[in-house]
Amino acid sequence: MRYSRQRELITSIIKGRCDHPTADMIYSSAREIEPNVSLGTVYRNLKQLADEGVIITLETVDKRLHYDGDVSRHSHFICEDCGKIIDLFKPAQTPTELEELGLTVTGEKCIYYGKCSDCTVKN
Amino acid sequence: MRYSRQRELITSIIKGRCDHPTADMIYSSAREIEPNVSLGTVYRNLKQLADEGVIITLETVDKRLHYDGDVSRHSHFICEDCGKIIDLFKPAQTPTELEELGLTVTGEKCIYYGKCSDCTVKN
DNA sequence: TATAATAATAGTAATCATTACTATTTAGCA
DNA sequence: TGCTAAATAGTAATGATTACTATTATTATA
Repeated sequence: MRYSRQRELITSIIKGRCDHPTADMIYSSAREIEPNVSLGTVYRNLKQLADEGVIITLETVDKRLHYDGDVSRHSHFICEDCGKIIDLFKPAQTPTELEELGLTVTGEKCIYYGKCSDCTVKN
Repeated sequence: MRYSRQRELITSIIKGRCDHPTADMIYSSAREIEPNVSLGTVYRNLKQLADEGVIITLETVDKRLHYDGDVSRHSHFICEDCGKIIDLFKPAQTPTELEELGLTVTGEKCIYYGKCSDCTVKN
């Protein structure tokens, strides 16, 4: 993957914020600095960055992919009403602990990613 | 929510299988029994059932929502190569334990759902 | 049991996030 | 400096999901 000014910009935008923006939000920010970055470029680079592990993707309930520049191990809380995404840094937080933060927890989803036995190449 | 033959059928289909079908797969199964169920009906009912907690939704990497008729507390493993979804019933399985199942784990996402403090009504 | 009110459906059209495509530009090396 | 392939801008296409509307079916009530 060779250097591009656009990817540099996109990376700096997502790394420089503490929320979990969508491609569209990152596109808006990018256009403020580089007025003719294209949306396709933003999507392509976000996908590359996610594949490389430079950023993280979050499949939320709003059907749009959200991105997180913080790749350290942490969980997320998503408000079903307003869609707000909150970082949870302490691993394995209990529902009780979350309620002390003012969060009412109604559900929890934990997904592991990787390769299944059929797709793991035998060496 | 009042009774409908179609919802009954959709519920029985998803409850009767052990995989994690998409709306389209459920639609296909439903059409085999009730040849003119409409796709919209399938989507509408799946959403209702999920809202009620009768079934669970899974936002996977393939951009399609998958459904799970098993609402007991369990996690999932998704193969990044073939997209297969595997149920993990033991809570808090360690990466090592998963690798003993032949699963190579490269990532993990844990999301809690509920209401944030702003959206929680004060009684 | 017949009737009225209205929730649910079938079928189709619309939406909208994401991806694909292509001519042009640019990084990076000989 | 010129060459080659990767990256981009701009636009068109895709495809899962939702919206819409005329019709049908459920259920409460007389």
